[in-house]
Amino acid sequence: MLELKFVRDNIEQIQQMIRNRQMSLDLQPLLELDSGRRRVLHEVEELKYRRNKASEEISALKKEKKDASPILEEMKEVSQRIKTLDQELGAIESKFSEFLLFIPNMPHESVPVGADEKDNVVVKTWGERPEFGFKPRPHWEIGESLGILDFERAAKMTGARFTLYWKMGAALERALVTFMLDIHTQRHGYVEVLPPFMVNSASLLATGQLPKFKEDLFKLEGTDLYLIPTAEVPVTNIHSNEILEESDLPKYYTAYTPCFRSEAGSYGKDTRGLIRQHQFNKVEMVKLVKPESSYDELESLLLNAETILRELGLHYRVVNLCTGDIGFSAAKTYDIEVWLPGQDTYREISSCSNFEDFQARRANIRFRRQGQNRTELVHTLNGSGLAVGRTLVAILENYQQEDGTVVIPPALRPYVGNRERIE
RNA sequence: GGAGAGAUGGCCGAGUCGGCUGAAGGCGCUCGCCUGCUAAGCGAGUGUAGGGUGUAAAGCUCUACCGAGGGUUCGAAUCCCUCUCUCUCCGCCA
Repeated sequence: MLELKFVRDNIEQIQQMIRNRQMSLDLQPLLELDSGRRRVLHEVEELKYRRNKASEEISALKKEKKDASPILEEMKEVSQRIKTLDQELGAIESKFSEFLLFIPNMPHESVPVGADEKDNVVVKTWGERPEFGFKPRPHWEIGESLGILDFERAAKMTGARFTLYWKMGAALERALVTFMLDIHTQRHGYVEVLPPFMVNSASLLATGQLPKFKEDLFKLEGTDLYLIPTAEVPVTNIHSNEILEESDLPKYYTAYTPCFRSEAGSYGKDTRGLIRQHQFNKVEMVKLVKPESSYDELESLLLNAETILRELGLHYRVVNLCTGDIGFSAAKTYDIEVWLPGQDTYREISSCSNFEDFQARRANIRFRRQGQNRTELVHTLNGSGLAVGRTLVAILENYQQEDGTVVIPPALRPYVGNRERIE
């Protein structure tokens, strides 16, 4: 959410920003609501002032045992009028704040203006595409022939876009989770947390999944609970409605969770394999930081995610998402795209974003500087470190051998009983 | 699932015949004084949001906020209703 004053004073700039994001949202109704709001507010506050004064008089009269009934009569009407106006104001304000919730974040000046993913800018690459003396196969073929990925049985027991992992498939997924968490906690200074996998609507509102992206979520019938689409939601909300000390910052958290996404509207897209699932595992990194450092923190967050791929020897590139491709709540996002030789393409495996104070304002996460009484909003960031299923995909495709086996990257072997190969 | 207790400012904690209580008191914090340093002590200050006024900062002023929402009343932290959360006991359960 943007600050009301900022919206009011920069309406043209925001309208342009919305166009740059390839969205359509007319801000005119907001301005009308705003002037209506101020008009009613002014009147009702005036009346309340009169009522408060009258209350004092009544109190004084009663103490002196004098008759207060004329004022009482008058105030009856005033109170009635206040009640009506308060209702009017409440209606305006709920429309108003609802509207504000639908305005996306302002992209940072370093975000390229562009229409879609074709306008994203590659900012760096690491490693090289591996050479194969044969035609590399996609991971679903490798996984099925090794007997570690079972899509058919998952479809039988649950449905499309779910996977049953077997044996070294399951073990490798588990190993990756531990491997990633160990690196982030031991080398990058993150605190590990294990949050609930369901959250309420207030938490989703705070991080920006609600109200606009309801259809992407799984909701539990008859409750206000949703399956988390990412650990970002519970972890960012750890400190919602809290005031932190300056010395508490920065906060670095990392969490493993499964993630659940309805993937509505993606029918027919990436239907094969592990790429687009309703349920997938992810290790997430979340930072709460002081505003002046958030862009430096974004760079180090990105490096933390890159470290995992480097340790695993997987070639990747980093792109700076353009205005048309960046998420609703984000001010700036880097995607890390890993090379998948079996599909001859780069695929997103991590997304690292700075949300500035957009989520913090919604979640009400503030801090107080040393020696200051006033509070400020923190900046929030998060990034995948990494999407686990897609990491498994990358390993299968990049480390596949001509004989159908897959070599396990050396860094991962201590986590799978020092096995060197899936066969 | 059943029974009971509770939710007040950054924190602790007063406040039940409804009326100078934005809210006593304490702690913490900030500034100043004092002390050879530290500790202690003394003094002053210390919520948020939204309006109005002001070129702007400051200042002045108004309104709202005592878990959330509604009701009663001229007037509610104080009375009533609903909800949420926390704690205790019983039941059930991994």
